[in-house]
Amino acid sequence: MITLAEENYLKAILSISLNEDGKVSTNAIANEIGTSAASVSDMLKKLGEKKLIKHEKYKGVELSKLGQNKAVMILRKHRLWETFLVNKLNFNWGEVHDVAEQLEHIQSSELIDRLDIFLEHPKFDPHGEPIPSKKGKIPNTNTIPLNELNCGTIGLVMGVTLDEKKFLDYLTKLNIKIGSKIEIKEKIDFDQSLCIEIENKYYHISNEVSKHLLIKTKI
Amino acid sequence: MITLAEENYLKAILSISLNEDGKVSTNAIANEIGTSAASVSDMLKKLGEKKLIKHEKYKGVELSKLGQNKAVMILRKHRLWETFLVNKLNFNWGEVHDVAEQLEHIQSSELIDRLDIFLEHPKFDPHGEPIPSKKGKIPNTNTIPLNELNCGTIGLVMGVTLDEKKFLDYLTKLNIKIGSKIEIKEKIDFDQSLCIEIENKYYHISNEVSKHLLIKTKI
DNA sequence: ATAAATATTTAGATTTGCCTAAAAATATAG
DNA sequence: CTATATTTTTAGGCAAATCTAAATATTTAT
Repeated sequence: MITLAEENYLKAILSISLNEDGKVSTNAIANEIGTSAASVSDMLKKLGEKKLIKHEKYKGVELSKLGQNKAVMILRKHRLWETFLVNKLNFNWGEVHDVAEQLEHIQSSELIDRLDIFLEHPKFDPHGEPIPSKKGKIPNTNTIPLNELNCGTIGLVMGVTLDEKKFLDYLTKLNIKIGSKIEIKEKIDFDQSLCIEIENKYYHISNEVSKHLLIKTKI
Repeated sequence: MITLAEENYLKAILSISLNEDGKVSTNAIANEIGTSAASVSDMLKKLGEKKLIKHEKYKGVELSKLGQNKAVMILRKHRLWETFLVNKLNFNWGEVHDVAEQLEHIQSSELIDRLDIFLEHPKFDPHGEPIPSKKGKIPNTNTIPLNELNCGTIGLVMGVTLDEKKFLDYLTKLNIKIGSKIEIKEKIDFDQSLCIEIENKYYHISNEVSKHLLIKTKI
């Protein structure tokens, strides 16, 4: 049996892998989970013994096929539960993360299959993030973070890559939501901040914000 | 913060209290939870320090006001989740207990309030058991266990007091469900077993089964 | 009322997941 | 290329929740 702590480590490793290339470092995991490098080192030993990761001392870590599968299923559960909370229980998108972090650890594949059916097999969660299929396949999005686009580009907001209340509340304040049409009017060289237009209004947003907005351009 | 193990102890103490008068014994709890009396003794000390129970050494235990409230809220969550699983996800009544045992520990009062609204404030769960209100009040049922009724009595099955797959599957096989009309045709003195009539069919059921069927008579 | 049986608590160990401090390995800079 | 800085691992401890075995309290039966 896999413990709650182990699940959280697998999830953290997957999350880092999806954003960066190569092996995942002990420190990166410690940072993601909010614990010490020593604790991570301990846990990596256990995960290695359970064949959930491949770990060479001092060389970083990657998920095994088994571990990858477990981690993706946790992600699937997280995103399906978020969809349930927003679509059925009328939570708003900034409120659901913490509850979904608990719900994602409920052990029952029957439950998640039925939830998927009840929600009519959604492909994306309320933040526009792809929901892995039952088989573990993650739908492709063809989106680019806003900060990687050039001045003058027009596109649609397809998702956000940060599930944090403060961030989502800020987007709501700016009237940015999934499907919003966005145009880059100016890019400030000094700090990479952007002037953007949304529904005839102009906003100035930081690089930190633009990094977490996924855009689909009309190519 | 209250831990998962503590919640399970509170739930066990409440469950025993609801069936028996007086204080709850260490052994009864050990039996309910499936652990040793020594472990229970340890935990009772902790629960006492947290003011969740009143415990005099060797004299048994009862829930404090605080503990009672926590326990009833766990029961509320359990029964609301069972209702969700059966009514919305189409589980059958024998399949939901184990999953609900996990879901009942999710920490979010907002979540349970919204679930209650989504389910349209159900008063009884799929087994006919009353769902405690937000304020902790448990609806009254005015029902009597079938084994306490006399020969000749006619009544309706309003609930079951055992949430176990084997038991519920057996009831389903006998076509006994919430709302079934039942008549006691004969009571066997030797073992307290009963001959009953349901929808023109006759069955012979043990005392163990009849104990767990809650009946409303037409008085 | 006292001995035997039963119930409860205490004592000492174990496992999990975390911690701090120190040691060892690797990376970086002059 | 060596010295310093950084990263990672090891060592030793702690708290929660469990266990078995032993001690103590309570109940029951003669």
